[in-house]
Amino acid sequence: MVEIHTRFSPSPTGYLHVGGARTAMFNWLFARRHGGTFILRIEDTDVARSTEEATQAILDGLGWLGIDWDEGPYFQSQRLEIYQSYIDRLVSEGKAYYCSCAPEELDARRKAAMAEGRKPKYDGACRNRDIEKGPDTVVRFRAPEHGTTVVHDLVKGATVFENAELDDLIIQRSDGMPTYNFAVVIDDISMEITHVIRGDDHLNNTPRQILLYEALGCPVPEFAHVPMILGADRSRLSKRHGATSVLAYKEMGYLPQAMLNYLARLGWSHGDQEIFSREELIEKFSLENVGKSAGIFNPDKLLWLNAHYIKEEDPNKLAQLVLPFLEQQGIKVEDVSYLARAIPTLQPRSKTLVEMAGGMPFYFKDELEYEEKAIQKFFTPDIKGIMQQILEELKGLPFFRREDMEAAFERFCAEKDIKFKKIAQPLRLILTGKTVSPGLFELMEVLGPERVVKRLERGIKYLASMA
RNA sequence: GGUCCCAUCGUCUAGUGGCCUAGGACAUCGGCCUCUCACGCCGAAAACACGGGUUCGAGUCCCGUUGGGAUCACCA
Repeated sequence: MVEIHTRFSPSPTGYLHVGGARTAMFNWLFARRHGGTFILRIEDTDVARSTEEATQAILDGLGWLGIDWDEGPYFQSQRLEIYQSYIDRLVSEGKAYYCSCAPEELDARRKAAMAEGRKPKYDGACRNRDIEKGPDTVVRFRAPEHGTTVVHDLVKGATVFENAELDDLIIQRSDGMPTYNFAVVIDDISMEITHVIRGDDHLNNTPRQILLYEALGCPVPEFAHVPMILGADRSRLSKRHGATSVLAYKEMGYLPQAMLNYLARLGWSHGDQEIFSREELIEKFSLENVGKSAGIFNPDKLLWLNAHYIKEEDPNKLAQLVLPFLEQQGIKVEDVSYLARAIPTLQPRSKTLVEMAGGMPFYFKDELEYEEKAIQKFFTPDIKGIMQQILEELKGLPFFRREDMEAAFERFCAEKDIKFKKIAQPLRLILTGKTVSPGLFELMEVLGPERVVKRLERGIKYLASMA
């Protein structure tokens, strides 16, 4: 049995977007699932648009998602001799020919054809002119004019194309660079790709590529065209639909597991299961369960998954991940283990790392500024006395465990005949400066007696100044 | 416009001719829990695009219509 080879072949003209990430992931999962080889290949034959920054951005994006490759990255720009040898072979065998039609002229003919409602395909002007190679000539593939080409697709089934619909595509530009359709085929042949998994926007290219395989006498790989990802308005996903760069989600505080899980479930399913670990994905992924129709990118569901994975993640790992976000707020953490102890109090209430970091400042600042509106609402005249008593109560506690405090407060409230509800918000304001926070007992446990006492004393002083 | 693909709740989907009174999840709405905000739990509303066939029986098969998408480059 032949070992499975898949590949992800982005063109380095921009960042890694979610659609690309998903096709990369499908290829990766399929290879991992079957113990095959996953290859990364950079399609940079479009010299004008390809950049090194984009290449790096794509590598970074894959790295963040944890999609690793076994071979590459290969660069098409470094494989020019290979393409050239195949082109020479095709030309010498009469299966390709030089063409000297001017681009502007072709463009004009194409537009005219479109305007008249005819097929805008190459008219074969240079097909039999036996033109010699020149400075402005391109190489065209001599495609069959009759018959049909069938694409057997693992997700779409069989699709029949009339060869008459296809035209003689350019396989080498006048500057010597191969074109996409040709370079892909040559690379997939030489890298022994067995399964081509890509977006279904390539389905129409496939018959041309199959013709090339046949002309070269090479076996045709399996194809799997996965549906595209659309925006909320059903048009192709783009910036105006929100963030589309995978790394933008990293910056917004998303976890890679969430992105991976979300992207996998968009267009693929395994019964009713929604949550998949990386290992489960590898174990359960199959092309048969990839759907046929396009899917709409749903940020809400991604956010929900992110919240889920934040709840699940190990606090120590989250501490490391949240560090840069805290720094963005000007908070420098000296004691990471203290941070790690604070993390669990925010886990169930944070959908992103950004949100988590946003709920943490009070853990690191003693000089808190109380919310203006809350002062008026909760710092009522009777509060000062109560807070003084609470301070004494807390000072008397041998341990600062949440259960002890909870018990102490229960006793205290019963003795003084006051509802805990009445003192919760003022106390929260004194300890966190805000009206929204993790539970008081868990938060005090993390803060520890020293900070709590200090803040209470400061709060009482503030209350005294109000009178 | 030609060609190609697609079509189950708002969204992602389960469903492979009888298990469908169409299931799950996100979002929405209501309730419970509660020291705030969340989490969690319970519940509600919400779909087989339409029209013809085939069949004892169709969300499931076929055809058409409609709608959406892709593609027609010396881009990939």
